[in-house]
Amino acid sequence: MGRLRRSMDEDTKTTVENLIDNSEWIDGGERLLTRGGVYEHSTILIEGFMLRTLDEGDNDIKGRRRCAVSFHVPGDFIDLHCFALKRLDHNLDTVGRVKVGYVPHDALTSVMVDDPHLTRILWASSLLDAAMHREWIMKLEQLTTPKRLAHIFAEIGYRLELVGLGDEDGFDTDLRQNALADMAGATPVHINRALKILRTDGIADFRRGRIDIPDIPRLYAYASFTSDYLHAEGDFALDNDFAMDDPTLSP
Amino acid sequence: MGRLRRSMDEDTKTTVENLIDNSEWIDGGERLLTRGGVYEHSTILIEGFMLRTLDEGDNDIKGRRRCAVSFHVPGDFIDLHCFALKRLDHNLDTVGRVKVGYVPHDALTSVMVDDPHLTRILWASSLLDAAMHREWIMKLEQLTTPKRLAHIFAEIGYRLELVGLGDEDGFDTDLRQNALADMAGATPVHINRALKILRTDGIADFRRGRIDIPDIPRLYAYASFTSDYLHAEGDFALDNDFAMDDPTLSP
DNA sequence: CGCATCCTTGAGGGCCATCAAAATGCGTGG
DNA sequence: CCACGCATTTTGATGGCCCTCAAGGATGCG
Repeated sequence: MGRLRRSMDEDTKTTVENLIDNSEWIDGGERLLTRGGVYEHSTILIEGFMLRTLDEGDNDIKGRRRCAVSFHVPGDFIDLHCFALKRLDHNLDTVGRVKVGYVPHDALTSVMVDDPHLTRILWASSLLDAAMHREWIMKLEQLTTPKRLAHIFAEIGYRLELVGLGDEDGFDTDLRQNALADMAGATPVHINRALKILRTDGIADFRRGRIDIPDIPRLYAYASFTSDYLHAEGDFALDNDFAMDDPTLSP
Repeated sequence: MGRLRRSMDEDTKTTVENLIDNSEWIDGGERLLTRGGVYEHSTILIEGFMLRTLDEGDNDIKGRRRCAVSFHVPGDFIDLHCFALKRLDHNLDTVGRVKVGYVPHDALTSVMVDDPHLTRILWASSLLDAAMHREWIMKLEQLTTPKRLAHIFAEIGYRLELVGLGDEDGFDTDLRQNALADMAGATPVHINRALKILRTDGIADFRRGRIDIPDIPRLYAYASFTSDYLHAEGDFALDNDFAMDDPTLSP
């Protein structure tokens, strides 16, 4: 949703914010939502950083490793899934301290009945997850670990920028090399070596709590990062008018 | 959608089928829908097999390789995306001859206004794509090529079974080793060696046009395949009642 | 200032890419 | 029915990326 902000007018933004029932702070390293759970609410990330994860080796006792399939920045509606699909099929883990807001499913149901315009925006929001997954599948197949990391850094920076949390030189983060390993599909040891390469090559400098990026265009080129798949700017952008275009949608 | 059939009652099925405007046959090896396109209709796959693909190296002239991020079997609603997102961010390629049906976006708009129940089902359908992508991200990270192939075979077989096209012993296919390479994120040469391993180990026997699977449970175990993520059966199934449960949804 | 967490480095081995070339199967036309 | 051309499949050799196992160093907190 954060990524959809710019495709909403002010009224719509207010409507969405009014859907939030209550909010709370959660510690870092927690599992906020668990695969298999049935929830009465959906969640919006207000502050902090979260990972959408799957546990590998469902039935194995050992070999239980975590796979991060995507991440979230403030403003993202992180689990519309459990509204439309009923049972959540993945986990949502906090990275560092986080503030979340809860939207009761009742409220979403009302939206579906009364507000096709907003429904379509929410729908689009959930499709963005799929788009990001697709991009990641491609990158997993074609990039080596240093470039995967660079891509992750690029996407984080870009998405923070989209929601007004940008920083020219990089960004602060509660991510650790272990978490990066979960995100890039590599071992922590290998992540460490990959980070060293990025540092040496002047692409990005990751140190506990901070990622410095000296040259953003260079980072993008190195990682083959293009922002198309986020549908925020350019030809693929969802413009504000879009869902309104159709007269039938404003009954 | 094919994968959602079992969560629809007869009326709903009829409603969906009536959305189809016209249909046609398309040759194999064609690109039916192209990334960047804006379409007036969404498409349902009626017969045949299709791949959802991204082209690697967007701007490179050489090194243009295809990445298949998922596949589709008959009954699947293959591009609700371009309804909710306006511009398609990936391609849809045929594998062998295919029959498709077209649903005008006008009709979908009407559904959104008049039929929250069906809207929710369509929404859920589009979330399944994301769920399948997530599973594939995890498998890419944890499985070697032979096991990835086994997983692909398992999912194809399972999904064909779901829509009543199952076959105890395997299935016919127009896939070639090149296409398998696009799907598994490996080179054709390596796919060939991986297939040999599967054949030797008695897991699956792929030969031009046909995949034989002697022992399905063994295939599943080998590939760590569990069908949860398809939300078709078991705890994660979308039951028919689900979207109806909520009184607000039947105005 | 001691402990836990996190990071760093080294050695050896397996999986997979690349380059190169040959064999097999398939459809077409003679 | 055979011959030909093309797509597809198969095999070999070499090298790079990343995993595993193992141990040591840094950082930060109470």
